[in-house]
Amino acid sequence: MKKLLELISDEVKKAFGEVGYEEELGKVTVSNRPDLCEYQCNGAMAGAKKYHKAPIMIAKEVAEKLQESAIFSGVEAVAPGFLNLKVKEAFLADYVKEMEKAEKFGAGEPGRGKKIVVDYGGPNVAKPLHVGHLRSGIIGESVKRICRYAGAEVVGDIHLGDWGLQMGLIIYELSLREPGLPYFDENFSGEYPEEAPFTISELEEIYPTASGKSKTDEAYKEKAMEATFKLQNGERGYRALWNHIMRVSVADLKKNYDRLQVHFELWKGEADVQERIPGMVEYMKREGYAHESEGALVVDVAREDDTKEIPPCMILKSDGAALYDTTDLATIQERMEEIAPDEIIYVVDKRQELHFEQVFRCARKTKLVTPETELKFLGFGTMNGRDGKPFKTRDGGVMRLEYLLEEVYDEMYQKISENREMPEAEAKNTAEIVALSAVKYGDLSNQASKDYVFDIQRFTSSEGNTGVYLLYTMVRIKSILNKYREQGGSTEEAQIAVTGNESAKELMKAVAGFGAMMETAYLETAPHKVCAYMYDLANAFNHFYHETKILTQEDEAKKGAYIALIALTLRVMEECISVLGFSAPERM
RNA sequence: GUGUUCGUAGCUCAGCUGGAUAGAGCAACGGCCUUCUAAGCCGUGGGUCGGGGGUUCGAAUCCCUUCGAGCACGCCA
Repeated sequence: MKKLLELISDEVKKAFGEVGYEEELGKVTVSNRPDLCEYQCNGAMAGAKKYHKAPIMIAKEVAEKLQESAIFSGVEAVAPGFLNLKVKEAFLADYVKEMEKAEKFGAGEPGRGKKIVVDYGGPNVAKPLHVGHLRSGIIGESVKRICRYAGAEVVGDIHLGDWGLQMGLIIYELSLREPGLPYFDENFSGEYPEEAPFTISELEEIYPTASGKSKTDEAYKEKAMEATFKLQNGERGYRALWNHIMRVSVADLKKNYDRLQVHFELWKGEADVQERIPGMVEYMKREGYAHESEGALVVDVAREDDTKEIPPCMILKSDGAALYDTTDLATIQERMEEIAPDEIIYVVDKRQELHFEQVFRCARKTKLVTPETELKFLGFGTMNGRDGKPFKTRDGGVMRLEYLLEEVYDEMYQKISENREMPEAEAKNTAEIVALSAVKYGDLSNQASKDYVFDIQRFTSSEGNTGVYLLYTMVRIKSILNKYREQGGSTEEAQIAVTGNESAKELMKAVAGFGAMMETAYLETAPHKVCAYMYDLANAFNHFYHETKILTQEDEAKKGAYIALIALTLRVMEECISVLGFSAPERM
């Protein structure tokens, strides 16, 4: 199904062609002067130079031609050469009616046939999720869903930080606390216990303690590094402990991500690719990509035309150990072998941009990826507090994600309790749903790449551009539809039609913009476009709602038209929030 | 130091592949509930788009320069 703007553009392009100009000039956009017109075309001005003609003359010729058009109710040429367009309500109604029946509301599938890996989340094992992990999860999940909606085959990979010194620290600290455990007995040859010798909360305490000690105590750090080395070289007891740490930690992570409605298809981590690193390094040496520099093994990735100095990609440290460049490259290699994606999108803190630039260049240079494979870095900005500085707890510490969510939840629960009587269980459930929308929408409505201010008061308010406002709007529609059904109406039979209602027409225009918006959101990997669209749509609905009595409408055809229109509005909004990664309650 | 991102209303943000009078929301002020959820709607005031130059018929948008802020810059991830 064609997008509304395509249909309108086609009509105008045809007119440009018929009066002797290049058709491409007829591209139409949504008006930026809604007081003057609904849609506009600036092609006459763009073509003025080429045809050595005053833009207004061109615009007038085209406008003249368009007078006979079936889709416009008004076409006007305005100085210096704007073409101001108004569409007929019947044209809009037909379009919306078709949209209602179309697959994905006519959004199309620009990603059809593509295979995409979205790398997001990236939490470290044995450490609680904190606010720093929020954005990657939220944005990544939405990007994944947007790509999927566009018809692509998408897998999300959490890419755990599950290797390296942090694991050695935990193991060594544990060996001090409980030296009697069989994992530390080199002569032990039996089966290790099924149960982990720690709980998640113990684990979360052990790591920071160990990390703190290692910073002040050299000998301690040495021991931890030794433990890391042993683990990485397959020491049986350490491997068994590592497995325990992983199980306990992943179970906890799943719980927390579930609450966020963030789900991963793959729970891969750094550890998964360790085995392939020696082979990959060998390959890079053999093919002459890697060379030694200052004792380390590196691959040069700088280019002649660089405006800045790009340091080489470091494959091995001077002590022979791998580092994160190496692991990320090995991960790319693994993905190419196992999934063969057309595109890999990294949803990562933007401070890592240089690192990924190096990795991407290196992957291309060493032919780890095919030339067609797209490697995309989607860097996001910092989440700041109201003071504009990185978000901290009151005492200046790192805020745990679950505490933050709890705070938002409490705020929402209180609001619900003040506003509406509902059973305790429903109130709790609703608060959970609405709180999630507040957090996610607050994040996603900003451009991912920018820093943003996380303000609980603002996000949980139903006033303004918030998730709460959107859900409230949806709940309102649901309520009307329910009443309509109670009164014996059938939402299935209701038909969209011309009503002559100006605000209904505005709502139709908003609804009709869905397809074009989804395409843009996919092509630009931009969840915030979905948010902006939804906000406009909700405004259009609320305006219509206040102008129009729906259920008391006496003209049955009109009433049906209104019902069908708001039912479609709701469905479109549901599609939007699903792509953003949250849901709506039945009432609030 | 080099590079990079950014600077739009008191605050939080859109708009940036050049187009008309730069848009929202919050905050301030004023209206609207005997009628479908007022967690809503309508209205008023508020801006030299950091400064300066340039390109263009036309610049918040492109180029240069300057000021200010953030961030990153081979053996941490």
